[in-house]
Amino acid sequence: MRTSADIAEHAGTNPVVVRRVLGKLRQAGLLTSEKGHSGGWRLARQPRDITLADVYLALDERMVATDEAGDVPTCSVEHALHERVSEVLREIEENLVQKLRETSISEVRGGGL
Amino acid sequence: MRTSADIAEHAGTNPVVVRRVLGKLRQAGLLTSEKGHSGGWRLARQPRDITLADVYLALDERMVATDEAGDVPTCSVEHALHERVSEVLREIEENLVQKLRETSISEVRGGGL
DNA sequence: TTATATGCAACTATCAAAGTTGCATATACT
DNA sequence: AGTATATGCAACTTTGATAGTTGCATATAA
Repeated sequence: MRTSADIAEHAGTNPVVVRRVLGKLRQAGLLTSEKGHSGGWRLARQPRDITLADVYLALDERMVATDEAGDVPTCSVEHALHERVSEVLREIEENLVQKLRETSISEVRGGGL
Repeated sequence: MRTSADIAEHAGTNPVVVRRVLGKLRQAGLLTSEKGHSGGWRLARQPRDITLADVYLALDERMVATDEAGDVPTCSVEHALHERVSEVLREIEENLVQKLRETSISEVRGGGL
């Protein structure tokens, strides 16, 4: 059980920032948190049952640029380009998640758990 | 031959911004520019000989998040995670460029040139 | 010689992400 | 019950990157 303050100090940042990030991981069911005295954060599942893909998707901060749903371009060339690039990026993103799914967070902890 | 002003109007932006972007494409040998009266921009090669990868690499604005060369993390877990993620991202980036290399800008112009 | 174009430097504006502050709420311990 | 300690959350400030702007030097065709 770790507190936001502990984690923040270890990460060299602010407890509130930690809570913002870990809050997303809790929403995704990867962590649980407890309020009050002797409260804090812990894993909701075994480390071997949490993949990097789980974390990546939970954070909802894409590492592959994606077309935020905006206005459809009037220029036909721009439109065609956008279609082509979007398709490629979708494939790339899917490929990334697949690769991340191959590693669990236990494999990242050096120990070999 | 198109001027920065023409292109900017078509793109709904500013001539200077256009020159900044097209300047990178010229450095990469994709475009040429001419100063003075009746000057402007034109392709340096045939459209079929310029791929989306050429443009992507020339712009030097990665669509796959990359680790900007910063400080090596002291935390061993963070270090291991970083190594793993960086490796995956390198693969993804390479994969993206390969895919972009399959399409020339002539294929994006609808006409079928 | 003039009109028109790029090249470039310096400045401002805009926006998202990070960080901060303050306080409500929940909970263990005494 | 009361206190210390934790998360939850909203509102605000700071920071940094990108876009946009302005001004001017330079080059060139007419």
